[in-house]
Amino acid sequence: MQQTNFAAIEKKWQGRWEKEKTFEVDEKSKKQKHYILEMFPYPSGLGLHMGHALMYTLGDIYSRFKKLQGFNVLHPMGYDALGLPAENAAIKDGTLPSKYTKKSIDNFTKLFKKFGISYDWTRTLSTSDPSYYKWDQWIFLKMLEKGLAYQKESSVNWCSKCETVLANEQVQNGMCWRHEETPVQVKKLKQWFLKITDYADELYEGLSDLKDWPERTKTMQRNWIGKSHGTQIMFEINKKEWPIFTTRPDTIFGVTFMVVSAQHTRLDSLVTPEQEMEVDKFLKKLKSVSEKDFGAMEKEGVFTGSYAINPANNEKVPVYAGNFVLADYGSGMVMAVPAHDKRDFEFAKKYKIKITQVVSGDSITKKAYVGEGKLINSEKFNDISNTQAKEKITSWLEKKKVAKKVINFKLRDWGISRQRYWGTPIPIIHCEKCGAVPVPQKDLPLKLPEKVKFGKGNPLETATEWIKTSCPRCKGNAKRETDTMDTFVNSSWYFLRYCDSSNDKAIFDKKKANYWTPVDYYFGGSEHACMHLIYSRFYSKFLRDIGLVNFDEPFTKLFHQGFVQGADGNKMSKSLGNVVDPYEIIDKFGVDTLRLFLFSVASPDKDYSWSENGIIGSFKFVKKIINYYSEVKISSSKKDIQEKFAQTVTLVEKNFEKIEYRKVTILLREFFEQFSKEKENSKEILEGFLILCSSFCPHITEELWEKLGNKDFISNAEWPKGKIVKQEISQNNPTSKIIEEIKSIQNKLNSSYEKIYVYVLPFELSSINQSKIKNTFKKDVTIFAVNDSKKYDPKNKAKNTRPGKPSIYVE
RNA sequence: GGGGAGAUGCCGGAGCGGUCAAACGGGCUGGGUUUAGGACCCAGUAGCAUCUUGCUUACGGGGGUUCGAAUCCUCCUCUCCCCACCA
Repeated sequence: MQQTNFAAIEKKWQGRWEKEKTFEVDEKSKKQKHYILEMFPYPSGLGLHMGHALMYTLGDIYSRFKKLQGFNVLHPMGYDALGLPAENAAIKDGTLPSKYTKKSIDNFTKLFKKFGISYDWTRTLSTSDPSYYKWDQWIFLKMLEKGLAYQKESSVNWCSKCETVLANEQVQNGMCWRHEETPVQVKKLKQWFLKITDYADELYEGLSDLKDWPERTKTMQRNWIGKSHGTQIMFEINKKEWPIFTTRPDTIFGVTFMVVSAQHTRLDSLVTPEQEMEVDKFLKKLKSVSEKDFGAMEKEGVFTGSYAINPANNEKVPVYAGNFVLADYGSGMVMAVPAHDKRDFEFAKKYKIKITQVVSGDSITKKAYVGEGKLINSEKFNDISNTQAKEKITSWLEKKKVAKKVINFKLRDWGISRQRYWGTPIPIIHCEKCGAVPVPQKDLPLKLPEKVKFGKGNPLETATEWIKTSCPRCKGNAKRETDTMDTFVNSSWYFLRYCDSSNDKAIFDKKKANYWTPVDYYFGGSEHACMHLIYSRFYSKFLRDIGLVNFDEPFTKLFHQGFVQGADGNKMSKSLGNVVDPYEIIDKFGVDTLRLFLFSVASPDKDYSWSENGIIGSFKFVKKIINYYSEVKISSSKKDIQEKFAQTVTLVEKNFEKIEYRKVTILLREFFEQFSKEKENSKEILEGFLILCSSFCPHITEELWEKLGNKDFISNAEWPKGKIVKQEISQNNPTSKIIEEIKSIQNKLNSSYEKIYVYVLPFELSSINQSKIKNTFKKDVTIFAVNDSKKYDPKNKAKNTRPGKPSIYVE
């Protein structure tokens, strides 16, 4: 047994793959295409952790498997390089975002190469590259053209000291991250939005076609888009009509107040002079718009002084401004029915507002009753079930022309404006005369200026020369838009750019994109379930509508990997000191062992804790394989090994397909246990086993493959043939099984008996030869199906019955 | 506040109606082997028993469906994750 130099083997094969362009692909292949993608990383300077290692190996294993199966596999990688951390680094220690980003990207590339990930590096891209974000701008202009990009006022978190908009993560306990004593304020700015809501229904309905997406992800998206059928009811306030959306028109007679969002643009028009002070005081109290805090906040409000008239009974109810009503959902005002809504109930209790029960059911003295029931206190609708009442009251109000049925979505338009530097500049010029004018396409990319100052405000505001420009329409004085785009814009279509990443004439070649897309298997974290994965779907649909792509859904299959936690079960973090550095592990055990171990512990969609002991187990297995291959004699394999191999191949294939890598490792171990007991084996078996292992352990399998005398790479090998797994049905005669059982009981029994009762499963009953049993024992034999309610079974023996294993009672 | 996932033996975790005292690792115990490296091999690892297939107790807790539940339903308790200016 000799020491294996893993590092040398890894370097050798990584070099050869690169030299021979093993993983570079094009559209000319005769093989069937397969597009495998892992969500590209944000290259953060914090470096790489086991989570990255897990995620990218996850895709790589599948990708290598597909290649072995004979597909033309596209497996690219790039960097989602624009974003806040690079800018924070600039603010904190003066590093230029571009420099920071480049360094981080180099770090990541190093890791990917170290791991032997099979990327086609010729297609790599970085979103911070103007040749990439040029096309972000191009798409933006297309959306503008189609009326899908527009400006409106919207609230942001604002720190008066930084004079900057704050991200949610920069708000800490309502204070600025850099100025602990400065409370975050709410500020309104004119910002750019993309009209994702135009696609709300298609995004919602399309989910049911995504058969190979995790159910939970689809559920989350459905809840996010939040399609709900309801009724819009007109309430009159100060002689003006206010439409109110509700899913509970049946409770209209229980409305005792209204709540308008504190952020509502028309709030001012509701506040009476007497209440002005109170309302102002309240608004000042609402510090942050961060929705994280939004939910945690206690329900609070203030009376505006106005009253609304309930169209159902003409009752006057007070209008409050509240912090728990969303300005953008529905009409920004809700009708409150405290008897039957939890939030309304809390609010009514707090401000001592009347509570009227209109659906009979539990008492409402302590909490709201949200269940079903018959209507009460509802005039002519009394005694109707509330579900029926929804319809009836709606049509009654419709006739009175004060209501209509509507479909409402929770999804809001996508605010893409960021008052930051390290993002894609929005290609707009603000002209004093012409307003917001798009930058002409020929002027793209609109590059980020380099002469900026970081620290206070939006750095782009300090690029005075860059800002100053002339209007493309009237040539008059104009200023550039200084907002940049949300980085989710960049990641919404990057998978298309990989198909033709160096194209400088077009966003991509349509033919190439149509060949590779849609992505067949997409790997990434579940935290993206409701953002990136919805935005990408939206972008795809838009690009389809302008004739660039020919699919409806960008990702056919989707897989979410779990988290790798520290050995203590907590998230790996520096402060907890439980971080495991991939490089250290590789130095100790080699990449292949790590790759194997990452999928030996748990199913990859689950979180699991790192364990040093565990990796030793994988290391042992790798070493066993190497040792066995150095000793085995090549001749022929026994028949049972050949059979087991065929079976293993089939099962491995099946489990790879389901990303059940853990089961694959079990199958590989089991098969290895069996065939490595032999001193000699056939070349076919020896090579075949290596192929099965090569997705996990590409380097050492290449090495052993070469030692077996192969000239080409194992990476280019052909997947071995499997056989249909024999169904091992234990159909060995139930009658003789019963006889056997009775005999064994006879042996143990001292006393004599006259009657034999046999209990079998219902479906087995017909296949039992009762007379044969009778003849064998010359006793009275009765056979019952286990579910026979009239069976004689004083000792309750029937409960032990199993398939192929009857239970017996004698007396 | 809303949404999602989960709870299995000493540990990590499979299992998703019968073949389950429960795969596969790790740990531990006993034996062998080697004594040169975190080495290797075999057996055992809920309790009891007449220790080749027997009984009892077991898959967070309670209740239910079923001939039969770790697996299905329901309630409870606890844990983790996500929420649109972090990507």
